[in-house]
This record gives sequence, structure tokens and C-alpha cells, in this order.
Amino acid sequence: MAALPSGLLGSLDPTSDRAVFRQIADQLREAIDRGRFAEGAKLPSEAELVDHFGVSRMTVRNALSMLQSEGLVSSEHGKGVFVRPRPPVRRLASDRFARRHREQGKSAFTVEAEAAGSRPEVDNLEVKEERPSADVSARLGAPRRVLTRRRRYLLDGRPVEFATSYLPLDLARDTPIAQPNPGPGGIYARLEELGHKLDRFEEEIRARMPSPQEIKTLRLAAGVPVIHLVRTAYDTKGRAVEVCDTVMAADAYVLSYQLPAT
Amino acid sequence: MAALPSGLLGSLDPTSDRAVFRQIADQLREAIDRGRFAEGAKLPSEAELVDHFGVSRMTVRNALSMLQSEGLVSSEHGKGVFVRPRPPVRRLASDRFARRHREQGKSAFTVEAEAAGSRPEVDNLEVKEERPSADVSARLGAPRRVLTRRRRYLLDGRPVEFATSYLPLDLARDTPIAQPNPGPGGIYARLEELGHKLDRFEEEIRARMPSPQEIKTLRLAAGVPVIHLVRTAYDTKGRAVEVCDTVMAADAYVLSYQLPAT
DNA sequence: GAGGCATACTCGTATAGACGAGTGGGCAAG
DNA sequence: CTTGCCCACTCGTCTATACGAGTATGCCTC
Repeated sequence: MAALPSGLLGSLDPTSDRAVFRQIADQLREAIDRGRFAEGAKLPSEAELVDHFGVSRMTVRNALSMLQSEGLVSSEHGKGVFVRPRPPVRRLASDRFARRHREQGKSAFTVEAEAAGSRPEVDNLEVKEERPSADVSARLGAPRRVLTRRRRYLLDGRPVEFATSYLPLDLARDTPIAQPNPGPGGIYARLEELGHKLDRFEEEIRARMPSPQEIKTLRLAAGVPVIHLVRTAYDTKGRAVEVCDTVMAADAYVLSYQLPAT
Repeated sequence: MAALPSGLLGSLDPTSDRAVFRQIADQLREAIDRGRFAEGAKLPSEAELVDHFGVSRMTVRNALSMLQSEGLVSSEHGKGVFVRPRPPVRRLASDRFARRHREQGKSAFTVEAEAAGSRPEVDNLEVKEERPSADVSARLGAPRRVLTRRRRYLLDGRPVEFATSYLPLDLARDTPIAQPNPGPGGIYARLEELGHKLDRFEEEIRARMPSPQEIKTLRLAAGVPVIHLVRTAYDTKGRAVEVCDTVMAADAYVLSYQLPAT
């Protein structure tokens, strides 16, 4: 067991009333913040920290699990504990649904990802007819049944977003919208062709910790929240024609909105 | 030690390869989701769970800490572990800075909170002149110095938001903006009086886990992320006249935006 | 040289025990 | 009746130990 490089970490203050595991977490956090451990770098192993601080392993693990739930580090079984690298972020601009972005054959996600130099993928595509949940039903004006389109988006093999669109069935049945691939410009282009000229979108944004299911689907590390975005699309008659429910890995996104000062 | 009410929780599957503490967490999570433990209700004590499942206390604590970092429960020293109640949410609409909301004497926060039946407070007000951080400097067009206005917002005694405004010093010095209370309509009204007619806002939204400092300032429970919002205000000449950096308790907010379909 | 195995290192899971500290209720003394 | 103390119950912190399971490396065999 190699000793820790001296100077990297200090020692404990036994007179402090701050719990030992908190002191250890503090020191590691500060070392990371100061760049003494770079992004992706491996922290000292649990055994090394046990030796260095002269505490039991559970105390060290307690400190590490604290940093983990802060999203600062992540552990890999058999390898070690690593400073969590900040993944490239995807910037969502508020004009991303503007008609001018809807011309080309590819989906908005694909075009934008390729422009940013990433390899986009869409997966788990699923189109079904269902009874709407209470929330979706209220937003869509209480249709009896809805068409749901689920899909997962990945960048360079990493899942970043999981989305479900809901459309009133009377509007979408037997149209290209009910096809797995709705064609160039996506379902918004198809909606307009069907006479539902889009007028405005409303987006609601929440942030929270992911459910176990979401952790699996988005392969989230500990300490990564999700952004939950619900978008409702209205046509010019004021009818809600689509609700899109999206759960995004929060470490992969920045949302950007332009607001007029009116 | 009273036995657990039977039927509330099941037993473990020793043949499963799912870790025991995960099975315990699963059962508790499901019981909470099904409403067997209501919001604010007390879970069985650690000792009761130890007896019920026949495991050691650390295993039970491991399960509970999992639920805690999911934001499902929170523990109170000396009292027990409780299902975390969902606090009332504050809805931020995208027209909240519209001029028509700027007429009255009170701040937007105060008016809106009272309308929602909450008791608003603003605290830790601090006005200073500083050198801008690299990020703020870039957004404001590299001013040498900035006026910073910090404040914390509370609803019914609970901190929900911590905000810092940055304004170019040449623009704000010796104006009402540099006063603790800038007067009716807030600093946006004052900016317009000074000839900086506001044209548009840009908002950038991220979500992440809070730093230890933010946990203290916002008195956040474990498993509650923060929403980090950075707003830049531009006047009609295209100049950035204010950057407002806001950190919000994610469990207290829903952001809502209206987007034209253009 | 290629493949496979042993081994040492990593973190993951679990046990058993000890003491500290915050909370609340009951009981006893005034 | 009120005050104050004690005690039981709660979670918080920490130690010591054990074994399992994933990973990487180097050596040995073929």
C-alpha cells in the first residue's frame, strides 16, 4: 500500500465538533475544487484514506458517499472513486421549434447534435394508443384516448433524454403521426399539414431527483438530478394538440429562453 | 418495542441477487408511493425495521439513506424518519417581468406571494461594488467594476431562493439602484427611468445538486436539487444592463415559459 | 505469441457492538 | 399545580471485521 502523496490532504482536527467523516469529505471536496484532483482523476482508494486519516473504513465510505450524493465523484466497482467529469452540455434554445428549423429531412435532435460534433441516436421508439393520465388529459382537453410516442435520445452512446408525446387520438389516428417515423420536420410539420397551424408552446420546468426507473433508463450517476419538462403545443384555434413530457439528465443540459420585455 | 403493523411491509427474498438494503428500500419506496405512508408520516424506526427484517442496523440505515438521497424521506434527529412533504410550489411565469407587473409599489415577489396566500420575506440584503467574475464580466461586456445586489427570499419563513444582481457600475453608481430599496417597480423600473428601455431577457437554466453553502443558505433537505437560473437583461440598444444569478430550491418552483411558434 | 489463470487491488454488502446527542413523556419534588 | 429531572426512544457517529465481486496485471502454460 503506497502512502498518500504528502500535502494532498491534511489531517483531522480532533477538537472540532464537526464529525470526522464530514471533515474528510470537506478536505476531499476542497482538494477537488482547487483542482488538486482533476476531472476524471482517481481519488485515493478507501484503504489509502483509512491509513492516511487513521479511521475505520466505514467512516471513509461515509465521507465518500457524501461526495457522491453531491454529484462530485462517482465510484466504479473494482476500479476506484473518480472525480466526475462534466459531460458536454446540450443547449436547448427557446427557438428550437421555430418553423425555419423544420425544413430539412432530419429531426431537430439529429441536426443539432451533428452540428455540435456528437453522434446522435434515437432508440426505444414506441408508438401506442392509450388512455391518458389525469395530468395529460387535463392539458389536452380530456380526450378519451391518446396516441403516445415514446423515444430515448442518446449522444455519443450516452442516454441524455427520454420523451413521451401525447396527441388526441382523433387528431393523430391514421396519419403519418402514428408512424414510427413521421417524416421530415417531425410531428409538428405533420400537424401543420393536417391543418393545425401551431401558434404557441407552453413549457413547464421542474427539477428533482430521478426515480430508480429513470436512473436505469438514463444511466444516471449518483447525485445527478433530472430536469422534467412538460411542453404543450397549441394551434391557432387555441386547441392543445400535443403534450410532450421530457425527462433530461440535468448534467447534460442548459435550457435557454428568450423573453421579450413587453 | 412494538411490532410493526403486519401487512405494511413484506419480507426479504434471500434467493434474490438484489442487495438486502435495496430490497428494504424498494419496499419502503413502494409503500410510500402507494400511500401507505402519507406525506409527513413517520416511518417505522430503525430499530423496528431491524426487528422486522432481521438485519443489522447499518443495513437498515443504508436503505434509509438511499431513500433520503432520492428526496423521498428526511430524518430528524431524536424524532424519526418522515415522508418528505411536498412544499407549496411557486410558479414563475415567463411574463413576470412584463411592464404591466411593474406598476405597484411592492416588489414582484411580495405581490405574487401575498396573492398566493404566503407570507413573503426578503433578507440578507447586501449592496456592494465588486470586480465581476469572468462569467458575469463576459455577459455584461467586460465592465471593470459592477454593482452587486444580493438578497434571499423566504416564503412562510422558509428560504426558497437566493439571488445576486450584477450591474455595470458606470450605469448604477449614485442612482436609486445603489440603494438597498430601489423603490417601486424595482431596479427594472429605475433602469428604464435612466433611459435604458428594456428590450428582452435571456434566461439560462441548469439543475444540479447544491453546494454545502447552498444547503445552509436555503436550508435544503437531503435529496433536493437546486435550479440555477442566470438572467441577462438587454436594453433596446442591445446592451446587457443586468445579470441576475438565482439559485432556487428545486422543490419550491415550477418555471413556466410561453414560446411563440413563429 | 496467445490464451488462461492466479493474484492483488478495488469497491460493495453485511454483521455486531458501542457511545453520543436530540426529543418527549412521565414521575417526583417542591 | 408547576417545575425540573430522569429515562426511554430516536437518529448520528464510529470501530472492527468478514466475505463477495469486479478489474487489471503479470506470469505461466501451451
